[in-house]
This record gives sequence, C-alpha cells and structure tokens, in this order.
Amino acid sequence: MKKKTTIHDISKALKINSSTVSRALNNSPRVSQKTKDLIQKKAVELGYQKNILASNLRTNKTNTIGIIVPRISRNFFSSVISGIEETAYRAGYNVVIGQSLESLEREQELVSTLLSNRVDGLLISVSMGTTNYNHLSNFKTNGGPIVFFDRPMTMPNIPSITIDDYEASYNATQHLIENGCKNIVHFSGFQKIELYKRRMQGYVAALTDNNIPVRPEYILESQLSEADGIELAKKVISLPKVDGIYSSNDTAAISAMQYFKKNGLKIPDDIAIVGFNNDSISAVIEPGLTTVNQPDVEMGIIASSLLIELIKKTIESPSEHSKTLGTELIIRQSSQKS
Amino acid sequence: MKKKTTIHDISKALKINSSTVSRALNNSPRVSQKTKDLIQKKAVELGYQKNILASNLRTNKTNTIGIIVPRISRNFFSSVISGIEETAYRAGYNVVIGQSLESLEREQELVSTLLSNRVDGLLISVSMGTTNYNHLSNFKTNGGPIVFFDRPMTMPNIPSITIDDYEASYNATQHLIENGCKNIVHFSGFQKIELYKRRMQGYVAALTDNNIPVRPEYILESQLSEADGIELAKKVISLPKVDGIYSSNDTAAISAMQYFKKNGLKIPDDIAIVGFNNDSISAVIEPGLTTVNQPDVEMGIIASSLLIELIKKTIESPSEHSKTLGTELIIRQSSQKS
DNA sequence: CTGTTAGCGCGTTCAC
DNA sequence: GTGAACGCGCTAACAG
Repeated sequence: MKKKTTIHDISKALKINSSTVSRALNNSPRVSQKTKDLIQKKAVELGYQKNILASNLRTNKTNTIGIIVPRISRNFFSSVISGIEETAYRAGYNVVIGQSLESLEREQELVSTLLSNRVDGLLISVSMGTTNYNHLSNFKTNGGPIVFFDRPMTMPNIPSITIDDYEASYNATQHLIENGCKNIVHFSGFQKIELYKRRMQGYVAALTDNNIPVRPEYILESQLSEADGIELAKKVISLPKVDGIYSSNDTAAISAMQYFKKNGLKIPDDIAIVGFNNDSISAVIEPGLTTVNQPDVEMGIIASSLLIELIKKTIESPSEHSKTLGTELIIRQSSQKS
Repeated sequence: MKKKTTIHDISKALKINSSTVSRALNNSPRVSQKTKDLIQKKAVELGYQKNILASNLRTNKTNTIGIIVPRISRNFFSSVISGIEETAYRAGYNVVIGQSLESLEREQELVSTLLSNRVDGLLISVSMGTTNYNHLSNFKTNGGPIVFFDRPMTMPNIPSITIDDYEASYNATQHLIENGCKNIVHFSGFQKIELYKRRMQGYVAALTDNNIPVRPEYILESQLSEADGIELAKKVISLPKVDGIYSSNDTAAISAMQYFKKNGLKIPDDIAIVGFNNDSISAVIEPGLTTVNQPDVEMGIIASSLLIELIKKTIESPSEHSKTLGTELIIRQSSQKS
C-alpha cells in the first residue's frame, strides 16, 4: 500500500497553495476556471483520490446513513433495504446496516456505534423488545434525524413510513368473513409494537362490524417466528371448528401451513396474511390464500428519500412528514364457501 | 448539538497529558491501573464519547467491511448478508453494503467509494457483467483484502467461499436421471461467470456418464430473472418431450413453474434446482421437486470470519484459504417414474 | 509508566 | 482570486 497523493502533493507540483487546491476540487466558485482546470488535470495525473476520512473529520459528516432492522434476511426487510440502498446510492450516500435480532440491548448498542460513527441519519424498524426510546432520542439530539419504517414508535417529532395496518387488517379479515368464515383465528404479535396492536384492532373491528363475537382464545400472540408457527398450528388444531386464519405475518403463517400439510391435517379453508412479501415467496400459489402485499421496496425508497431530505435541511417540524402507504389485497382463486 | 467533550477536556481537567488519556481510554497496558481508573471516571463524568472519525483518520482504519452483492433482496444474498453482519458485529466491525444490480459499471463505482471510505476489507459476489477485475485488484493494492463468495472470479491470491457447484449440479442431474428422466433441459446462466460454467459442466458430465446425449438446444442460457423464467417456460413447451428440468437458480425455475401452472400446462415430472434458498421459500413443497440447498448464512459467517482474519494479520498467501462448502440434496416426495 | 512533539489530510477562517 | 495558518480529535514515535 503505497503512499496516497494528497492535495499537498498537487499543491507542491503546481506551486499553488493547498487551500486553493481544496477549493478547486470542491468546485468552489471562488476559484477561477483556469486554475480549476489546471488543478483538475494535475489531480488526475497524480491519481489523486480525496481522503474522505479527513474530510469527514473536518466537516463532521460522513455521507452515510444507518439502517437498523430486526433481521436482514427477512424478505420484507431485505426488500426495504434494497430500496433504501438504491435511493441512497443515487443521492451519494452509503448505507451501513445492523440487525437487532429483536433485542433491545443489541439495538441500543447498534444505535450507539452508529452514533459514534457519525452516520448522518438513521432509518430504523424497532425491535420487538424496544419498549423505551432513550437510545433513539439520544441519537436524535447528538446525531441526526431519524425515520421509522414499518414499525413506528410513538415518539414526538419523528416521522414514520408505514402501511395502514388497521385498514389492511380490517380488509383481510373482512374478506375472510365475506367468504363465509365465522371462526377466524388471529396470529398476532407482541402488543407493545404499534403495528401488531393496530392489526389486532383491525381484526377485532371487522369481526364486530359483522356481529361476530370476538373470542380471546382465538387471538394467539407470539413472536411470529418459524418455530412459533408450528406451535400456533397445534393450537389451531386444539380449537373447535376453526375455518379461517388471519395472520399478522407471513413467516408464522407459512410455517403453520407447512405443519398442517406435513402431518396430513386439514388446513382451514381460508387464510389471509398481512405483510406478505410477494416477490420472494411468489411460488406459493395456494387456493384460498389471501395476501395483503406491502409496498416493500417503495417503503425503502420513500423512507430514505425523506431521511436524506431531513439530513440536508434540518427541517423544523418533521412530524408532518409521516406517510402511510397503500396496500394491495390479493386473492388467490379463493374457493367461495357454500 | 452542543460541543462534544474531547480527550483534551479530560486532559485539562485532570492535568494529565492527552496522550496518556488516549492510551488509558484505549486500555493500553502502558498506563497504570490507577490513572486509568481516574481517567475512566472523569470520562464518564464529562460524558466523553470518542470521536471515531478522528481515530479513523489517524490510524487509517475504519473497522468497517464492505459488502457488494448483485441484489440485496435476493433471498440467498440477504441470508449471506445476515450471516456476515452477525459475525462482523461480534468482531466489532460495521458493514456497509452496496448492490451492483448485475452492472459492472455500478460495481466499479461501489468499489471505488468503498475504497475512498477506507473500508478495511471487501466481501463481494461479482455481478454478471464483471468481466475484468481491474477495480478489484486496485482495491486489493490500495485498500485491503478481498474475499469472494458464491461467485468466484479467477483472480490470483484472492480466496473465495463457494459451494462445489460442479458436484451439486452433477448430483442434482444424476438424481433426475435416476428418477427416469431422459430429456432434461438445463436453465443456465451467463457463461462468463465461473459458477454457471461449473454447473453446466456438472450437468453435462452427469448426462455423459449415463450415456445420455447432450443436446445443445436443451441448454437454455439466460439471466435467470423472473421474466426470463417465463421465456424459458415457453421454450420448454416448444421442445419435444421434456421430462425434466435442472435449473441453475431458483428465481427463474419458480417463475417458469408458475407460468406452467397459471396456464394449465403440463409441468415436467421432475425438476431440480441448485441455489435454492430453503428458509425463505420454504412454503414451496412440491412433489417431484428436488432442491440443492446452499448453506447461505454459513457462507456469510465463513466469508466474513476469513476476511476479518485477513484484515488483522495480513496473511502472506491467502490463496490457500479458499473454501468449498457442502450442499444438501433435498428430495421432495419425488414421484418415482414408471 | 508518563510527557512532548508532531502530524494524519482536509476545510476554513482570515488576510491580502 | 489566492495564500498563510490553524484546527478537527486522536494517536505514533520518541523521549525520559
């Protein structure tokens, strides 16, 4: 690794002061086009490459945005990240990524390292374990802007990009009901998470509006992991006459379906899933499966666009910038019940 | 954003030289425990937080590793990334990610920005368009170590973590043959990529070893995208008596299967897929589907462990460090042909 | 063990 | 429009 050429090298070579070189290279209007060209040329000639570390130190900015998600390999998140990276790339930002693995502790550590690494902003989908936001407000005051996505937190002045969970949930449940289901189990998630709370509310509202009693034993709360899916499937079997499932997430639902299949058990006639990632699991074309697709890539694009905007001009009241994206109810040859 | 406290602040407050403070905070053995404690305490008291940017500039290291993949949202890659992040996190490294979108140009730019951002090492799965490795050898000489994964390049002294594509491919094809298939189409990828070349070779070898003629019109090369899958499906239909498909990748194969289903067409009796990501698409349990599962997360773990090792002690002949991971042939209730 | 000195490479004052 | 000088915060090198 040979020594890099610095602005001083081209400063010496040209007998022009290094500050002028710096200005020229940053295309400052205070340098004449003539010397700019001269410097530009010499820079190329010497194979100059700006040392961003030094620049970062001086300006205290890094042109980098941090992302924290519960787990990168989850389809939904990897799609969001893909969208984020794409727009960040275009705007000249790098992305550094961390996964909380649904642990508050780990999330705190990640936020802390991102903070000390001076990322310019943070995109985060909080972990299931996140019950307080001290680490986040700390980032906000000492670091930069934050934008929530998918899983919002109730936190003042921080925008969030989400889908309308209530509506999506309501629609999915309503669809099952219209299809003749009367005993609908709900796979739900940790209720401290806004998202799952809202989805539960949508489910309950749909039942209520259709004069179907809400039975607590039909609401199964879990972490919605693959392993949980199997447990959920077992519970469903133990319940009498379940004819429909509405799941708050795809992983658990699919895992449950697999369990039914594998063991030759009867699968409920109709199943609806919110938060289904169509792109990656598109092979699953089951009759009687309804999915509410989330605009995953789009969510990434919008979230990072907003964040970058916030970074550039520290906007005063960003609370207005929250956005709710539409979803798409997709019905797969759903067998109309008699 | 108020002014941060620096080592000089605690240097002044304690009347201890700032270098000693620095050493103490870095837990250097050359500082007495007594003064360490003193400094530690004061640091906490003043709310000191190390400015990593300054440290990075001075040491010319960033404790960050770069990852470049064709597309983040692809299941296989997101799983690998997940594994990478996990081990990097444990080793105290950050990860920054870029996606090449199968474009050489973009890959070059990404490598360049990672280089100027002084990442300590690079993990890369090259894009389909990558036909030369100037940008990579440039990174190697001016940046740090590189480790290839999944898609190796023939490049001197750079280790790569891959599966045994030849063997995996041979086994998959052999399995189809044993199941009675005689007219096996191969969905293949861009032949400049080692991976696809090797898989093609495995396919050819299996046929040859079984005295089945290799027919060029049965080898369908494409980019293996979802859209390509449909084109491939159409081609399969136009071919006489295809009774098996061996695909080099899941996306195209699944897309093709969907096309068959959607249009009520006959699906070849047996299908084998290499590079299938079981975790994410586990819902697809089709009889007559054989998949060769790749150890995706494990690949990430191994690749990043190796890279970090290389970063720490610039090992002299890393070419020996290439590693081939085992795969797992998974047969789904494959209907034995009569 | 601790202090002194001298940068890392760049951006940004201020002068002129 | 350009130059001189300084500082961002930290650490390496050399003293002692």
